[in-house]
Amino acid sequence: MEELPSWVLSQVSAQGHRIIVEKFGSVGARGYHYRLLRSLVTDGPASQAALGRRTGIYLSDLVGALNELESEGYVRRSPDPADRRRNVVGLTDRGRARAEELSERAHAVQEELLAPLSGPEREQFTGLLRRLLEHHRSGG
Amino acid sequence: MEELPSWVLSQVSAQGHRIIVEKFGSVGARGYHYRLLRSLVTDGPASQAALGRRTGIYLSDLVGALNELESEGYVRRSPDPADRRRNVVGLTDRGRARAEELSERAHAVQEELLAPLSGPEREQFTGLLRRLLEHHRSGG
DNA sequence: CGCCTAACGTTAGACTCTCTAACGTTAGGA
DNA sequence: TCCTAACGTTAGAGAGTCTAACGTTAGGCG
Repeated sequence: MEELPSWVLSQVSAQGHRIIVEKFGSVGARGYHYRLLRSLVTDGPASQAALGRRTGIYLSDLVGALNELESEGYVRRSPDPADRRRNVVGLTDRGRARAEELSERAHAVQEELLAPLSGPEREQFTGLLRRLLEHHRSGG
Repeated sequence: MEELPSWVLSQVSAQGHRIIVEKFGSVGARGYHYRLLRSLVTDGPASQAALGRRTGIYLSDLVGALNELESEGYVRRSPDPADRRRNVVGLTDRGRARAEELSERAHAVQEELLAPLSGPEREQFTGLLRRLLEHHRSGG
């Protein structure tokens, strides 16, 4: 039987989490903020429910994260005139700048995390990661 | 700028975490338990501090996890006669069986998580993971 | 020998992320 | 019209990581 890498993954992911918390926390942000701003930048405004589907963040957690982002002026909630249940969430100018800032932080996280791997190895690794994500996002 | 896989890793690791919680939780265990039992099986009895170093679990969290394992008879704490500060933590027979049981669960986790990858790809992936873990464990 | 520092086990608390359950409101189909 | 589903929200749980503090014990150094 092969060695069991599940706990290895969990440890590596813990390292990743640690670095994310560290790098993002130093500018008063956390992972959810980055995932949300990034989604808004690349895929445009959306209702909270749609945002949740895009980012994989639960609606219940989205509320708090958006409150934080909105209270700092990075994001704006406006009622959808076509559907009064919906809030349309959009980026402000500050939000766009913030996304850029967090993007740099994310890059630093990546650098630190993948430091021991060579360029081609990183390609391999992230490629495999993406396949795994793809699979588990659709198939559950 | 390259795509940022850090959040991809964090999402994949989240999936891993989810599966671990699910598979282990169904038999009343959690990740810490497996990591501890596994370390005791492969590297033998140890003081709590040494166990913490081996598993990467903080001493403060070790206390609770060992309480849980001890209350179910999987593990035994005995005072070290050579150093009265230390507890020597050892496996019971039940503990050894439990380790076996959780090992099977861990294998199931691995199967589910790495399902979309072929055999050689898994080798690549786990190899890279191990390198990352190695690096971040020593270098911090 | 006495002191001081370090290690040990423990308790308490914080934070991030994930996940479930419930609620009132609104849209839209039967 | 009624019923179901979607939407946003609140509350709470659990797992994992991490820091700070405390009393106890070992061991080195003066």
